[in-house]
Amino acid sequence: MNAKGNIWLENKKGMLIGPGRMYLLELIEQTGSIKSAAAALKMSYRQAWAMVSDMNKNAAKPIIQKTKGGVQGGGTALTPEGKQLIKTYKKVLTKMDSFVLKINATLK
Amino acid sequence: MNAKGNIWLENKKGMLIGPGRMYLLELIEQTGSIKSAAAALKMSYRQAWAMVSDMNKNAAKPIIQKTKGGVQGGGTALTPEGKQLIKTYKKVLTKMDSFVLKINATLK
DNA sequence: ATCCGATATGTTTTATTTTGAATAACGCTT
DNA sequence: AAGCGTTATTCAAAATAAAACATATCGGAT
Repeated sequence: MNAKGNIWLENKKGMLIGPGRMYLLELIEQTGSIKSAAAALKMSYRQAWAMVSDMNKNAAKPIIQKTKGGVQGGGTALTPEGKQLIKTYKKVLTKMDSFVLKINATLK
Repeated sequence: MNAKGNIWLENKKGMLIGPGRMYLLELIEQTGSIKSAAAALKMSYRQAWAMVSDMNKNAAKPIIQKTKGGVQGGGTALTPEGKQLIKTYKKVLTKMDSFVLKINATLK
């Protein structure tokens, strides 16, 4: 018998980030677009776009800056707040992992 | 911004208990039947029955003892293993709660 | 043997989510 | 003005999940 857990960040407006959104943000940062990040995660563009849109709607300051048109058609990049959010959340995830390990030690 | 979390117990066969199943087990213990527990939780009997059935299927030893027929038509009761499982899980939940509180303190 | 009330399960219907296709909007480049 | 590639949004279709309904089963009591 072992424990598994999940943890995420919210504010009054709604959910900010969880494991799935973190993966998506990281890929957006790497690839520069929602489209290619979605493809890399094998999820639909629509779903990825909805996630990003929801995060931006909920966050006090935008997490992601999206640009439309232009030479490459547009793209998206993380704002400083977005990068900070990932950083913060990763720390939380790390602590969560060791917490779950600790719990499992007691369940032996 | 604040953290929220979830935690549950599994084994190789599958999930054993999480928040929802705990509520259900507690009500089964109080009421003596899946039917009335389901009614109290406003969930369908079918769903409650499936939960209990899955728990029993996954657990090494049965969590719940169900009896069919008889003077009251039957009923269900927690086995000692079931009572122990609730106890164990509640401790885990308590620790989880204080862990999330600690995380939130760092997010201030 | 029949009734009762709960467990047990199948079938059907309804509701909700997810997906896919299609299209518009945008702005830089040529 | 036309082309490009991405963001942005709508709409119908498909897939999943949930609910509702209907029976069957069981065993003690009468």
